[in-house]
Amino acid sequence: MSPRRVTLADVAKAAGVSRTTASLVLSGRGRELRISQDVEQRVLRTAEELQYRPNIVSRGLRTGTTRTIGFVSDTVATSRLAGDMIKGALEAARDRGFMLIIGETEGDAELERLLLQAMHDRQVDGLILASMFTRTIKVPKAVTTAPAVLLNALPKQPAPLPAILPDEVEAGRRAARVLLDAGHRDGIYLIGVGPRLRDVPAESLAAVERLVGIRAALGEAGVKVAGARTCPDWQPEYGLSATRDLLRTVRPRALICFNDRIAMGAYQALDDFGLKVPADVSIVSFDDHPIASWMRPQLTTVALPHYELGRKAVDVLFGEIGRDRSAGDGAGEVHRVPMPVRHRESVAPSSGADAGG
Amino acid sequence: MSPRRVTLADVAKAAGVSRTTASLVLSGRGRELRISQDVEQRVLRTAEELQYRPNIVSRGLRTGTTRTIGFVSDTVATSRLAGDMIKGALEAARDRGFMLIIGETEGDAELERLLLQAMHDRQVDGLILASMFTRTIKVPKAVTTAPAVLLNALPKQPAPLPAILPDEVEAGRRAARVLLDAGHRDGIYLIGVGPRLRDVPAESLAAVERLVGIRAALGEAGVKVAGARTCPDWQPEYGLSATRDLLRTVRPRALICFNDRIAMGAYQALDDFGLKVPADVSIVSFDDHPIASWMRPQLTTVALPHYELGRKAVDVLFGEIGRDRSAGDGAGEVHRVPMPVRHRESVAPSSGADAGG
DNA sequence: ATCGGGCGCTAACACGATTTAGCAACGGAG
DNA sequence: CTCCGTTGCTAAATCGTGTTAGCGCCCGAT
Repeated sequence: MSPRRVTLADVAKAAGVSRTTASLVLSGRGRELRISQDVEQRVLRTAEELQYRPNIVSRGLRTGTTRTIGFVSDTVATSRLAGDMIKGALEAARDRGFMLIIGETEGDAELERLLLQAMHDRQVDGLILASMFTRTIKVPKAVTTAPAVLLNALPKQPAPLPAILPDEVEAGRRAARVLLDAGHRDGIYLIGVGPRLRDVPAESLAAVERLVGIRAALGEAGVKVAGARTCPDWQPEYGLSATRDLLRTVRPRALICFNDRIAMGAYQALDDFGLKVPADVSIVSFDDHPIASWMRPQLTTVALPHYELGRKAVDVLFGEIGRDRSAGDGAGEVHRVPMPVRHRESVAPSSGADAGG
Repeated sequence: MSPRRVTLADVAKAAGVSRTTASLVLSGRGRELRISQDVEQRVLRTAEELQYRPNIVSRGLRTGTTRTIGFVSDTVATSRLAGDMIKGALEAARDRGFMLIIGETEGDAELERLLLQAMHDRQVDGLILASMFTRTIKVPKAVTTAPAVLLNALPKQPAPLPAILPDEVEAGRRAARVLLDAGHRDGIYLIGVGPRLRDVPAESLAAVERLVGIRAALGEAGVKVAGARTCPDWQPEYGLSATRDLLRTVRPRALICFNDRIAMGAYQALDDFGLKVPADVSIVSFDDHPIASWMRPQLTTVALPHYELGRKAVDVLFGEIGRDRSAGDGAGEVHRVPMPVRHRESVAPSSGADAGG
């Protein structure tokens, strides 16, 4: 049925040279090893005519490199995060002629072991260990077999692995600054965590870092958080109940919601109380989930740079592949990717005192 | 640094047999080829002790099979669809010891060519060509090199490729039946397409099939669609404007929205007009997008079975890999995956006449 | 005439598995 | 004693590429 693949031997034969010569020419080492212009041209032309493509499997056997990297995540299905992150990784890899083998562990250590084994069996040139929400993970022993980076995660025990993470602290500062720039100084409440640094979900790095950034930026402006409501889980229903709870006692001027799903619940609660966004209450949030631009008014939010995270992971991984890892310098480096603000419609200038200083 | 991989030769040497014998035993052909119990046990035990794992790259060179399948989609980032589809494919593949190499074309034919080439270079055992929204696609010539299936797509020109699609016609029937079962017979409007069969977006298979199903089920119950509003794109903003437009002239009792994003817009429009879901207007929709369960009231919708689609694609692909493709029987078969109804809160019994027959 | 050396290319091995062909030993039949 | 068939294993080829070592030729120098 399908015609047999054309191989290096075919090209060599057709060009009237040895396999060695053909190989040298096609790997670009012809000049270096004194192959004549004449022969070089003939081989190149023949390869072109026959549409020769080197067999990567064979090359992999010989050289040990398969031009393939493994992307292992806890789950690829939850949230849209995975998609953009994979897309970024995919494109960065493609730029270098690499492909991605993907797998998901669902948080199961045994599954993870099998998966890493399967990737090792296929001789991947590097590994990306990704988490779908920012957190610390236990690095499996098996990853020492190939260069590896952590994506959206930090190692639980200190490990010589680079990590790529969104810059959540700066994101917190930016969210706060959006409100400050609009003149808000009073009645700023948090929905999701806080107000104290210990009032955050245990596993979530993002929560504590965002909070740190928010408090820093507000503090520098001499502004204090008026109050906060925590959410057991960052889902719309809890954003709704937390905001309702808040509205029973106070009238906030601005809310910083710790993610967009919470903000969605907050919108519903405000609507219940007859309050308008942003006229009565300004809202700024985090993540830039797709719903953020579907909500009315459209939500101003600090975006998780999923695509850039994926790209960066691949870039760092290639640095790692090239590096002599026994040297160990700069091994556990943490790379922070900036989170951009998406200015939309949910923030209005403070109607109160424009009292600047 | 990392200790060299243990190879078949190592096992053979340690067990005091030839590589051939070790290979035969480990591939389970020992009995068949008269290897003694004694030797067989020794080899198995040695392999176990040394933690031998066959190198798939090497095996791939010899046998031509890499236990890897290629998943090519137009895009993996848009919508959550990709995630669950890939997840389903991933798990079905893993059940058979296969891994997925993924790539995306972004609708670019040249990119697609390069991608298929790259997968061919890596000797994938099969290909899944996936589309992120149901449509007809031009099947690239290159796919004839390996067994392939279409996922969420039909071939534009007749091609001997199996296709896996959601059962949209039946989904349309189910959506209609949800309303009929609740007693609705009058004031049923469509948002997104229709009312005529030609009032649908050109590229979208789902639109026309859903409409066919809706009309069939309603027709069988002797019910007619009261009216419809089309949307240029199935996004919340168009759902909003279409529904507003509708509400300016009539008071519907029920809406069938052609997807959840449109339904989100419809919710907003109904809210603007002071109408309550489901007390005043029942709504049923399609897709089961994550937002469907975040909306208030939660949206009743007919779900796209992404996970099952992914699984099914892999199952069919393995059938294809096993089959003698030169036979050509059952080549272009179309597999339909049922779309389940997610009963939630947006449909209420018709407050009008309970007049059944 | 002989030797050394640069030039241009190739023979041969290696990678790690699978698979074909066949070898050595043994026992029984003639 | 010879021949043949069976048993139990192994040598060697193979897949397609990369890489090392080296071969033959020609030219110039001695």
